[in-house]
Amino acid sequence: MATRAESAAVTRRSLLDAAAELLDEGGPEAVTLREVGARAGVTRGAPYRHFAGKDSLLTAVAAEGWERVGDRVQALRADPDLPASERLRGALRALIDVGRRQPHLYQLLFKPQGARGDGLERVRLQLCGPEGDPTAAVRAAGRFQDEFQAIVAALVGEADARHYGALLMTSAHGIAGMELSGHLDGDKWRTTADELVDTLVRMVSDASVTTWET
Amino acid sequence: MATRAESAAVTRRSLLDAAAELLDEGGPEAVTLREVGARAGVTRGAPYRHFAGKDSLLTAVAAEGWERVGDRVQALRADPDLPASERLRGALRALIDVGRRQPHLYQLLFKPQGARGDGLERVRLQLCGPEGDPTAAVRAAGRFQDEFQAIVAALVGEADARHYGALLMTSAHGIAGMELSGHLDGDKWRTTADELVDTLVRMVSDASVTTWET
DNA sequence: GAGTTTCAGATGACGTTGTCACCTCTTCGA
DNA sequence: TCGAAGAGGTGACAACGTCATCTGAAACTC
Repeated sequence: MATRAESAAVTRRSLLDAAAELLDEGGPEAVTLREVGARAGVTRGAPYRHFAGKDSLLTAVAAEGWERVGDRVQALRADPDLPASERLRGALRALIDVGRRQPHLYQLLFKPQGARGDGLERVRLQLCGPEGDPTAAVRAAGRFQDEFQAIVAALVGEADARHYGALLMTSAHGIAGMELSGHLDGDKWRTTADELVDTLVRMVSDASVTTWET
Repeated sequence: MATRAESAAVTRRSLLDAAAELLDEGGPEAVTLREVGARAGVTRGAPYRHFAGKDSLLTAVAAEGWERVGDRVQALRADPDLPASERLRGALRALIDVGRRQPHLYQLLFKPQGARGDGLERVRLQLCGPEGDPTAAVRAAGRFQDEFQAIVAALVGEADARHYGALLMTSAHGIAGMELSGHLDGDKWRTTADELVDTLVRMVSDASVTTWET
């Protein structure tokens, strides 16, 4: 029937699916190795055959999350029917949509895991393996950033793609995060994420034109 | 010497300080009620006399964090020697500085605590009391937002203060968050948070002038 | 000023969790 | 056919949040 490597791969996939499911349902606190194992049809110790521990499992979930967002942005960039501004709008919304649809996953994507910094020392990503080489999560996030930057470059040119790309990406992240945390609710701001995205696209288009030679 | 109410107030303060200290040192995971109690000179059960539980304690820490940021922005707004654009720059940097100096506290400030949403239902703040009235954390965050909005209004006018204020606040949050999570590192973007803040201030100033009548 | 109430804090206990050591049993390679 | 390898199961342990209960001193009442 199934070779050992195959069934192990199936189990690993089930574990990842169960973890992602539990994450969506109840956040990181709800992702219990025991419950993950139960949903995957194994016991509590089995996940340790596939992941170093809970953090490692969640990091793998984050990697797949980044891959999905990267795929979506790549599809936007490669769509020949879309004008450049629409591609950018779509890329910004892609990020915000994850925050809306999978808020817990979204927070995981931007969580500096295993913070080492004390005081002034910066908090560093621990998404790297023992030897320091980037893992799947870092690579997947990097691919998203490359696709995003390419979309921005098509709109504002290569020269400004880095700076304005960073501005757009961080802004989208901020919109998603504050919408998620509820700080955009109420009568205080009276604006929506979509309106903010539109303003961003317009402002960057204008600014990149007027400051093209500065 | 000390009346009972006084010593209780001292204990409460010690608990908050210990929790904030542990949060800065090792993140929310490191904030153990046992260790909090130990640092405050009491035992593990004592915090329950002052807070409903760990979440409640961390919410109180978040409230004080918001108060400090609010104080800083208020001081900027009230400073008569600062031009309007510098006040805005300072307000944006105030948020980013918290992310740099106290990354764990920063994440706590924007954490939608006690997520209830399942699936499409939005994740809601559980920073409200049993009756649903906003707690100190919500009020402190609201005051920060009011001060921030006032600073923006002085630069772009009352009419645009809401929309551009939300844009600036969310963007600053995104810059802080992505700097914190390490996604701005490396050769990919080659820009700094300060440069992004400058661009934001310039773009919003320009946009608010050119679109004043639209 | 004696008796009662109140409440901050201490203590013991319980269930849950992440993690490890150890065991079993199937599958793969020679 | 036999040994190695590795996926998975099981027992155990420490740490954690939380609660019920107890204690002792301050605060209040008469």
